[in-house]
Amino acid sequence: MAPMARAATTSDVFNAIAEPQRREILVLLRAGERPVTELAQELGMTQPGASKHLRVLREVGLVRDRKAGKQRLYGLDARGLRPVHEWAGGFERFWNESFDRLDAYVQDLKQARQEE
Amino acid sequence: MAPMARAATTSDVFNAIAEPQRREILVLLRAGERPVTELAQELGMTQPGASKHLRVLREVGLVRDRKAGKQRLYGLDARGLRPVHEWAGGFERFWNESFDRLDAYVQDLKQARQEE
DNA sequence: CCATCATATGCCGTTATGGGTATGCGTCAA
DNA sequence: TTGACGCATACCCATAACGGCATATGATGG
Repeated sequence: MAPMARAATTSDVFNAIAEPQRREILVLLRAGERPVTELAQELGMTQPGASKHLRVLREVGLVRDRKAGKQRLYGLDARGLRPVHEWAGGFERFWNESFDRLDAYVQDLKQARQEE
Repeated sequence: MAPMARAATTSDVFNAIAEPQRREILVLLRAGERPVTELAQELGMTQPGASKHLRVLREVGLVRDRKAGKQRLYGLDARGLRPVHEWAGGFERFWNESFDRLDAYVQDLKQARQEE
């Protein structure tokens, strides 16, 4: 059996946004389309670096590009973020509830200890 | 200059949930606390495999564990998912709008081409 | 066609990551 | 104490992922 390595997670939106700089790119693009160089400059990365991140974002469909003269403008296509939002939202009721219960559990422990 | 490699993304919630199996673990834990072996079994992975994923989840605070006799019960602490939900939610208005605009742009192009 | 700007790619080196197996460690029961 | 169980770790392998640099590719203006 060949040792299986990391599962290919690219082409998965969750993986695409796992990278901080890619998240920053998406945030910047909310303000409108931008050429690669401008993105690279604003985020303090090299042009090839920006292009690579943009490629990942494009492959998962979070970004679209179109030619504009010599430049290539990248724009946001946030539809792919909806599943992320919904997935996380599926835990909404646990944000408060489950932890109150944990606290309660801790309290129980303390009491039990005192009663020994 | 030492070539900088991948940025250390561990200890980051976004990275923790980038792994499909880890997301599955979180979903399972919504039904309540579970021992490691049970999780491993339900997800079809080895026990060490489950432990490793649980460790990552614990390190980013998405999961809590407590001893229960011989076992160790893992429970959900979904508070860390809130930032994810909110971050993705920050793009909510673009899910529809921005794409309508892209469509409009495409229409403009077609027209412009016909008018040439 | 030539020079130039704007991007994308290729390649290299380093590190992160995931899976597998073996094993250490703590706990409980007899 | 001994043996079995439950889980965490350590170690190894193979590969995916980032960053930097050099270079190919594309489009534009002369």
